[in-house]
Amino acid sequence: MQFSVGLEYSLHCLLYMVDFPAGESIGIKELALYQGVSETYLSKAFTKLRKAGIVLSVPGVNGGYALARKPEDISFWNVVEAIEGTTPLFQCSEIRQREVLLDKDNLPDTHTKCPCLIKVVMLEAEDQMRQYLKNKTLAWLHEQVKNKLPEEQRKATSDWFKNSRARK
Amino acid sequence: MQFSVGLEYSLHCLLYMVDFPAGESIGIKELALYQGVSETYLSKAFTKLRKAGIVLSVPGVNGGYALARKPEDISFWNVVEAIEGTTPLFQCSEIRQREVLLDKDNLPDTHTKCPCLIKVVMLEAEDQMRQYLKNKTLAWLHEQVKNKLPEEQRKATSDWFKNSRARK
DNA sequence: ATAATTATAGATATTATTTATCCAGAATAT
DNA sequence: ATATTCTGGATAAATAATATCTATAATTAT
Repeated sequence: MQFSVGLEYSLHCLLYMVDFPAGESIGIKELALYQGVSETYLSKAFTKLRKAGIVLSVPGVNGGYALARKPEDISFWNVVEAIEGTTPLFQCSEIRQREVLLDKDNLPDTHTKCPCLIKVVMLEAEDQMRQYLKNKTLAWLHEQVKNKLPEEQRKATSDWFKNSRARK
Repeated sequence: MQFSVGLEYSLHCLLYMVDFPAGESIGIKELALYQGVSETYLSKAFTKLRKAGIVLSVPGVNGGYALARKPEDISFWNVVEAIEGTTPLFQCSEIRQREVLLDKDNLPDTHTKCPCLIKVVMLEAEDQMRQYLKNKTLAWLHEQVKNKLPEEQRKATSDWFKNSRARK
């Protein structure tokens, strides 16, 4: 049980995109090439990001994607939810309702109206993770990286993407 | 991306087992039958629980499983870890090391010695969930359920398991 | 207008994982 | 001895994740 690699791809892409000049878009081809990942698979992830309102898309020649919101308004959780979906990690198939002693046509209120406590605990646990991820924004991440990564490296990356259009 | 149903099965089984008389064991067959789940699949989960030291097994006729520790000393996290394993939910394949600009034979320290910050955030988020689950014990769950479930229902369940051996 | 580029959507393929079953072996109570 | 129960391995089926391909629509550049 793991998050998809599409999530890892997405988070890295979005981080690069913070540095792009406003109003410009970058193509999936460039993002995939730069990171050495599958272009078509990455494009599926970006379709999800667009549907979640995290990026916007520009079709046509020199089109691509750009952040749809300010990095301050994009949280890790936004991305996780966009890529992984909204169904809880814990799958509750309500097996308690299958208990052999129960009259399946007339289940007791405890088994229908009251939530399964095991499920409640698991969902609350997930909520701890969710809250943490909601508090970490793309802007925050960008700031952290800026402090760690040498200026020259960041410039090289920025330039590579800037020139990617010219190279074609 | 979801936890396995084996986790749901396991948690419910362990909760039933709190009520079993000390020194007695219960068979997989009974646990599976009572809940209407796959017996062979459940047995695989219990092998994991045993290897994690959560239950102990008694082979042979009238053998089965019993809690290996006090319910106070069995946390939700113990069970999650036993069933799902210890690898983090977030898969970090270090795609940053594939960046096209990098000399793959001579990666910069930032990309090898420093942890990927995206990974750090995701692991810390998981840790929030982990801490919460470590604080919820089987004993606590049992107490909660005791307050919600009518005494008669709990007795019926307890009796069913008690008589399961006699029924054979 | 035409051609080239790029996102979009759907279909498909491949691989990995999850869920489930089956069987042979070892241990144990009766 | 025999029946029962866990153990481990092999296997099968179903589902999900990863990846590719194709056709289409939108847009820019020529």
